[in-house]
Amino acid sequence: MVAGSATVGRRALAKEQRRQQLIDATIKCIAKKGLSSTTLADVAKEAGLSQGIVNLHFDSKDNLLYETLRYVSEDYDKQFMATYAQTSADPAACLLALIKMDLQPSICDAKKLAVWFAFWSEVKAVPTYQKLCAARERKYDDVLVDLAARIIDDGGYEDADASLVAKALGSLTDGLWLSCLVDPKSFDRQVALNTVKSYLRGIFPDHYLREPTA
Amino acid sequence: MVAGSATVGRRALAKEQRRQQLIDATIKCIAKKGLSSTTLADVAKEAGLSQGIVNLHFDSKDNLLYETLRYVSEDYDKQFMATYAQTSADPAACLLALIKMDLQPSICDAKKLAVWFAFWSEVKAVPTYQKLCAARERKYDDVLVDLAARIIDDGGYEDADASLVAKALGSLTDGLWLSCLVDPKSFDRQVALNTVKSYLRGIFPDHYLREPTA
DNA sequence: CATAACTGAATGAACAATCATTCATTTTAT
DNA sequence: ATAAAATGAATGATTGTTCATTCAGTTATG
Repeated sequence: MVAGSATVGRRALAKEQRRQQLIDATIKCIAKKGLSSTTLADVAKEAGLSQGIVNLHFDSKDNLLYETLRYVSEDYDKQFMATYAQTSADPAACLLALIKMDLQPSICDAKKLAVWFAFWSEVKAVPTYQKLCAARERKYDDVLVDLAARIIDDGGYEDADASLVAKALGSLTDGLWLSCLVDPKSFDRQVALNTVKSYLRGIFPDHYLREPTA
Repeated sequence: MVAGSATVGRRALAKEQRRQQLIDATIKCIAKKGLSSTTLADVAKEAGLSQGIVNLHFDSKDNLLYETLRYVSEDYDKQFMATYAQTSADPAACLLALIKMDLQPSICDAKKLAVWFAFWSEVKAVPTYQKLCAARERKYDDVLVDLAARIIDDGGYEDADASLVAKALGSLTDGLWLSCLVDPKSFDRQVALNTVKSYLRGIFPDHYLREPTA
């Protein structure tokens, strides 16, 4: 095979890039065939590479799957932290920005969600999944609690509990992810966003009342 | 039948009971080992029966899994409809009762949730799962919309949207299920219930303000 | 009542297919 | 030329499925 431009993705990719290529292929396979029917042959084929390639780069299938979970987790974290960094000065704006982020196609699309749900479903069976997922859960809850507390303090919302608000917001977006995964046809990002906004308006009226319908 | 107490579970069980026994074993296996590592040998062993038993009663593994999904779905539906029937006269009480039900151990326990998440994660891969899950989603959303509309009408909550409230409540409980599954140690049913209650108080104050902390 | 014939549920060994993993060989890059 | 990366055929383990056989419970027969 000559003139490498036609064969981009077959060779000459740095080790880390190849690993990433295989993780991407794994995500596609899990979304397309489900975790329980995803084989290493599927992953290799999806990546356009050969049978033994996964064991070469990840040693084992278990390891590939764990690294895939780590990747989607870090991918989410990067977006979360970037959004947070840009808006954290204003807690109300920050909360809304984080929720908008959660509903963006870069995070909330059926392909990636199928991966999340697959790993969540195995949390009881695979302790390493459990540790990673539980740590995530707590980290983001902590951030939301802090934001909610600052808003409550700022607005004097005396009968609001920051911890409960944080749990509600976190659960709300997780639940919206489920409807995006299960019934993508009738899932509407704008409606989903309005669902959360209506909650925010109800609990923090002074901070979220009558926003421009952006 | 001669005092079959010594041989309970080996013979003399009606066909439907045996199928149910195998479905129960399947649920246990999925919770314990994950869907992707659950084999028919596992299911048979969990049921205390022999290798070929699943094919005898369900023809194939695929069929067993689909029937398992159908069972957990109908099991939920029975509880949902029973709760609804008992409380539907008072929409506010009904809404709260349905949410309490969603958080009860008979529905919200890590074992059953692992099964739900496993099937949800394969919705994109298995059209029959998708159809069943999407239909469920829509059915319960319809009920919640109706209840919310009646409460809005009753209380004159002009700036509340029944459809958004319904989506929020449905997503909220789904999201709480995730935290129950992923981090059962720090999951607290009372806190979960208060999370939803605080939302209801915020949006329907006249109907949910200052309930006794039951 | 006793027992022989019958029914169909259950067994578990055997089979064929699938799959993760290995590795000798080939290809590519330096 | 050397080293690293990738290949793909081979391998052994796992797993869904099949089926001849066993066994419990029922019915028919003497």
